[in-house]
Amino acid sequence: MRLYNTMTRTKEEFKPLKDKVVNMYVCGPTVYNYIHIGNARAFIVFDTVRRYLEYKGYTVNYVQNFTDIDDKIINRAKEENTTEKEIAERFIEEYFKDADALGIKRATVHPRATEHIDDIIEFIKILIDKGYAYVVDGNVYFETAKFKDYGKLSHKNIDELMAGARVEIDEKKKNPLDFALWKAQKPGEPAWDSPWGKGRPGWHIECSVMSTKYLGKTLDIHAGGPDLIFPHHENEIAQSEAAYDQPFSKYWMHIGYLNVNNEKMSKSKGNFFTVRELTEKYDPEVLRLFMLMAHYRSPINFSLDLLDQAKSAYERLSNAVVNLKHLVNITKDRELSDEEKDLIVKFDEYKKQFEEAMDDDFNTADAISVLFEMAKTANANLNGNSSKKLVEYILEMFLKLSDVLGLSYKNAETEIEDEEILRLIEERQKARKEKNWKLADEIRDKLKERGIILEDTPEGVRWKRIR
RNA sequence: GGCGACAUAGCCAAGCGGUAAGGCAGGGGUCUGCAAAACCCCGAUUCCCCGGUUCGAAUCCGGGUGUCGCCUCCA
Repeated sequence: MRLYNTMTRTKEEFKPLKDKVVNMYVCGPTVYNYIHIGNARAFIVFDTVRRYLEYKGYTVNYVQNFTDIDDKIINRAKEENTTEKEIAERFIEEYFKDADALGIKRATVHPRATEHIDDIIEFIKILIDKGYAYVVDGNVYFETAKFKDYGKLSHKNIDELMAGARVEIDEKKKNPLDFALWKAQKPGEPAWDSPWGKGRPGWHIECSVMSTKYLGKTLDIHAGGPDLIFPHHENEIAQSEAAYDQPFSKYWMHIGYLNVNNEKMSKSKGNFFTVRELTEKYDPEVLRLFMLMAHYRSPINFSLDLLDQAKSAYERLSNAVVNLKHLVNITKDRELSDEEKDLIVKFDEYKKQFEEAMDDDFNTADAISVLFEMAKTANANLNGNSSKKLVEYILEMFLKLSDVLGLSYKNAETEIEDEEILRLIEERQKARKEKNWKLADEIRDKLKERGIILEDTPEGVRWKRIR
């Protein structure tokens, strides 16, 4: 298995520190608003990485933080005349709603910055003791010039960074590149006690501290959005490696940018979408499929038109599942014919292709194309006379591989328990037998309004739910 | 100024030295009471342009052109 490492800018053979365990840290959201589709891409992609690692038999310790204290949260609390804690709690809850809908599995641990203040303080003490940090008026800064490898992840030259510096001007810093580990309290802001006075942690410090606490001093994979490479991840490396003198992470993974209507997504342009507003109109799995149909490191463009394309594609996959489930219900168990044995071989080959695609730096686009080929082959070769065993084999494989991508086709559920609906379907079948097309069509329309689509096939009526 | 990415059919998008995957949209057909789903057939003599390396290049090298990103809070 190979994956692209931002640090070395090459695809490397993946070998975790411990044989079958992967310690993985993903930078999570700052909880001051609903997550947007840029966030969603990162979380969907790394959730898929995790799922595939688990599929391959690794135990994945997956940690994703919540930044629950920060300027944006403070501002929002002010605007709404409430507390920072309330804002954070609320949007953590909303995060889980969106993440669950998108099929993003819960992390092993979801640590929050404000619950690790003591650990953060201890960590800063180490940095001060080792001479990497200095205190000015209750603020503590990391002295970037002291860390010789500063810039190694983002491949930036520290002198040029300074030369081009549009970096914020802060008289307290020795150097514009230095960054805050601890921020002294400003009037009206929440604060915690520390050896340097009341204040709150800087942004970068929480990830260094919490990743180490839950996963150890050297991670296998550290991942996040592309805009975190510099300065966030660069700063994390500086802090952690300065403190512990060992590599902070073996592999660094970053996704590509997501643009909206060919423009950079930004609030000033007002061109960003939240996950919430999209999932009100689209099946969340459509969004998930959309994100995975391109390679995770490529920049992608988002638009509603493109999402509609993904929706059609998704329906093809989900229809294949409906059709297979229907066949499972109506086929009989019997020995496989020679042709059917050949099909088993063919599907085993598909599975192999899927794995090869994923093994090559998580090429989900290629993996998905295999799913489409599986759907086509199944549709073309299976029918009511097929062996049930065969149909089940294919369905199970299709669902298992889809699950690696986080696609469960929840809405392709074919079970219907509602007595009334079952009765209407019966009634319509009877009407059709009597060639009472008017009544049959009425019932079909009526059920459609209730989200049930009926399809008449040579092997009887088939139904599915739609949103 | 520094660093980097990308340019493949109407749209989206894989492929990264061996002769163009897949999806969407479109056209034609089969099946069907109708509908839906599905299946079959049709599309780039060609991968931004120009050179070069090679038996062979979308894939490697050089040079253009064009888009975009990072260097500032941001996934």
